[in-house]
Amino acid sequence: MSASPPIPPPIGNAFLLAQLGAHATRRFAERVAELDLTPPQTGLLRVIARRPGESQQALAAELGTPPTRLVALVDGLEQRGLIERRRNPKDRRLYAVHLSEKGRETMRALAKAGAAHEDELTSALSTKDREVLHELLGRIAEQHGLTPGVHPGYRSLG
Amino acid sequence: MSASPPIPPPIGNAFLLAQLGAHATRRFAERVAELDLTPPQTGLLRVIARRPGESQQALAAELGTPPTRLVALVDGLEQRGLIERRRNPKDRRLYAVHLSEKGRETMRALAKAGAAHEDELTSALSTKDREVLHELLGRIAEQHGLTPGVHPGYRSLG
DNA sequence: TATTGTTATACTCTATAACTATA
DNA sequence: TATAGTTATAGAGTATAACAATA
Repeated sequence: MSASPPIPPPIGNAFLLAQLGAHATRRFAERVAELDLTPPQTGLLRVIARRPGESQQALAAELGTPPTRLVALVDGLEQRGLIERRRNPKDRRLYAVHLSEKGRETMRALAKAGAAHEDELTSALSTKDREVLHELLGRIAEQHGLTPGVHPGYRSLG
Repeated sequence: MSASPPIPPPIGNAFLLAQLGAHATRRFAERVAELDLTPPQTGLLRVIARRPGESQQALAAELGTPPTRLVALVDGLEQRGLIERRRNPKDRRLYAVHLSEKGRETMRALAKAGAAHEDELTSALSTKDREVLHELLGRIAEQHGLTPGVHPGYRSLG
C-alpha cells in the first residue's frame, strides 16, 4: 500500500495567463534587445510618444511608478539620443520630455518588432480565433481596471 | 501647424497576454503570501507533490532552473516543515525530496487559493467563455513548447 | 512651505563560479 | 574523474528616504 500522490489540480486559465504572459514578455525582451532596449524603456517611449511634453512626474503617474525610477529610465534614453529634456522657462523645476527624431525612428522599428512578435505569439490561431481571444482578454483586462497600454510591471508592489 | 503625434499601434494579443499575465502573477503572489509562500515556492511544491522522492537535480531539471537556485527554495520549505530531505543510503550524494504531512495540508490550502484566484481572474467571463479561452490559450502554450504546469520564471534568461 | 527632480542606499532575486563529499 | 549538493559572490532591478533647486 503506497500513499497515493495528491492529484494535481487541472491547469486553469489563471495559470495559463501567467505562463503565457511570462513567455510573451521574455520573447519581447529578446526582440527589443536587438534595438538595445529593455521592455520598461519601450513602455516609457510609448507613453512619451502618446503624450509629448509631459513632466517626469506626470509620466511617472501615468505609468504608476515611483518618480525616482523614472529618472534612470529617462537618463538612459536621453544619453542614447532617443528623447530630449527641455526646460520649462515658466517653471524651471519642470522638464518637458519629448521624442527626438532618432526616437521617432526607434518607435517605427519598435512597431515592426511588435507586429512580428504578435504574429509569432499567435501563429497557432486563425484570424477569427485571434479576434475572439482579443475580445475575451480585453474584457478581463477592463474588468480588472488595467490601464490600456500600460504594463503592471511599473506598478509598485507595496 | 503642430507636428502630429505618432499614432500608437493598437493593443494586440501579445501585449494583453503580458499585461494580464503580470496582473495574474501579482494577484496570485498576494494570495499565497497569506500562506507565507512565494510563487516560486508554490511551483516547487507542486512539482514535488507530483513526483515525490526526486533528487534536487531532477527537480531543477524539471523546472528548468539552475540547481543552485533550488537549494535556497528547498531550504526554505524544509525549515518550515513542508518538505523533507531523505538521504539515499545507496548513494549518499543524493537527497530524495518528499512532502511532509504539513506540506500536504499546505497543498490543499493552495488548491483552494488557486481556485479562488481562478474565479476572481475570470469573473468577467461566462462558463462557456472560460472554456473557449482555455482552449485558445492551451493551443498557444502547446505551440510554443511550454511545459504544462511549469512557469517560465524558473527558466534561466541566458 | 510645497513641489520637481535627483542622489544615496538598501533590499530582493537570480546567476556564475568555486568548493565538499561522495561515488 | 564525474556527480550531487552547497557556499560565496556579483549583478540586475527596484524601492525608500534624504537632498537640492525652484516655486
